[in-house]
Amino acid sequence: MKISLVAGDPAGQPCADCAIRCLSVCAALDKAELRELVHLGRRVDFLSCETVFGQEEMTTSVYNLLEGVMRLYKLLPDGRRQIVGFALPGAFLGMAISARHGFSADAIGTVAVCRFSKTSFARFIEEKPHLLRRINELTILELSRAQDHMVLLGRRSAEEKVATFLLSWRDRLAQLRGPENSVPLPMSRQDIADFLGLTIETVSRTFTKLERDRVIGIQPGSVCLLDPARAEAMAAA
Amino acid sequence: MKISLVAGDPAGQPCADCAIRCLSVCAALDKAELRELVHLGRRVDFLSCETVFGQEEMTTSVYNLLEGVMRLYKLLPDGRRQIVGFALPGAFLGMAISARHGFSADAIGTVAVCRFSKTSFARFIEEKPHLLRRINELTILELSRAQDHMVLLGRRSAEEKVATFLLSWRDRLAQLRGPENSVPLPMSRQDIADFLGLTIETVSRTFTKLERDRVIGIQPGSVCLLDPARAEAMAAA
DNA sequence: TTTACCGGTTGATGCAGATCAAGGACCGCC
DNA sequence: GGCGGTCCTTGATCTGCATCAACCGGTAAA
Repeated sequence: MKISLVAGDPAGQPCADCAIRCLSVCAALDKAELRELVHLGRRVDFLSCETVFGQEEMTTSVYNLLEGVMRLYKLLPDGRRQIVGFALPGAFLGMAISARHGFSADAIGTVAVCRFSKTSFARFIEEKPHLLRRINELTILELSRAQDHMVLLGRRSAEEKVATFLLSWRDRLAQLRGPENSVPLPMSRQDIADFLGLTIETVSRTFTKLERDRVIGIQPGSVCLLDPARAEAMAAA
Repeated sequence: MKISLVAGDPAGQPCADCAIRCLSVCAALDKAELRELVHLGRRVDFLSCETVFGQEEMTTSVYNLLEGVMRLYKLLPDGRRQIVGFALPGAFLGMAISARHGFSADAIGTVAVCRFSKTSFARFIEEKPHLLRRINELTILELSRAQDHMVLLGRRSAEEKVATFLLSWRDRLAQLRGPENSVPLPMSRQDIADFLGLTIETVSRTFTKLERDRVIGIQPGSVCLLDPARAEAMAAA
């Protein structure tokens, strides 16, 4: 169930054997730069549901997600919540132009991050165009995911939302751990609802309907894609 | 009605007197770099509703929006449309990691852009960390707008959507031309609907309701914010 | 073992916004 | 001046999802 890879500890071993390096911003760095970066970052662990940083908090650090899954969300004053994304190992979080975070981030299951002070990280990247490009690449990827998600939120039905979510979540996990028809879902139904702009009841009903239609099999903590083709069809049109 | 500023023509006058330079990526450049960039870019004009680039087209160029407004949208196979954003002068468009554009962009009213070949622009920015940082800044700004919009699409009522839209559109225009209670709306009701994840009828009804409630005044091509405070209240909670 | 709790499912009902349908205002054009 | 077209508004009806409420199964505390 745990979504992680063996990641190096920057406080101890240098990042050389960090399993997520090739996914993260660090992929852009050579050995000398990695040695330099090790001293700036520090591994920090979080328990399930602990918050790594909160909306409106000052942005004093940036984070490299090493292990686990995080939910990134915004709250409206009256408590309504929209999850703007789920972060997987390799994600680079906390970059913001404003002095405050635009959203909250907390752990789904246990999480390990590499934390850097924002100022020292800013100094480190200052004259490293390859690293800047890498960061920019990750930001653009995130933006394009956000745009896809806007289409989902604005223009898709509940069934389409759920099918699209399961497929794209599966694909993201596949990039980390290889293809697999069983899709672990570490987040709660409420999380899925708040991500898809639905209520928990509608998500639950839609899952049940997909199971009745033999598109998925529901297991505790995961679903099995029994008929990926049909799921794709639902997601597409 | 026209949303523009007097912008320099990179093919003729150098960018020195380009009115949108301070808003665009070019703000990061010094005189020598601007002189170099002039030769890479070329001013291109578009008529209303012409498309600047289309979803799934190869990304051969990047664009700096000089004058006018563009709608950026994604289409589903069955024709449903989601507008992912409106671009104003200073916007930098066309950056993508993938080889193809993730969305279409077309002109709302006449538009002028500065077009650069992607490869020559990539070569130009290669070793210019200040420019890379500027581009990254604009991307992060765009991402944060996208996240705000996800909250709107997923968790707000029709009335909240419309009020939020009017206020944030007013604020974006204010950054270009100074504060103003009259809010030009160059885009159609259908555009607004496709941006807010509503139907044109609902948008129309909501406008009418806001007018009945003395929150806005409807004029052809614009609205007047009669009671900004009440609009803020609707948008907030 | 009982009880309480939490996350998830299921059912009954209500409503915001979609859909369907009909005008009205304004435009350029013949 | 009449005509067709586009954009917008308004009204009547429908429906997908929200809301309200009950219940189920697993787990942990009493």
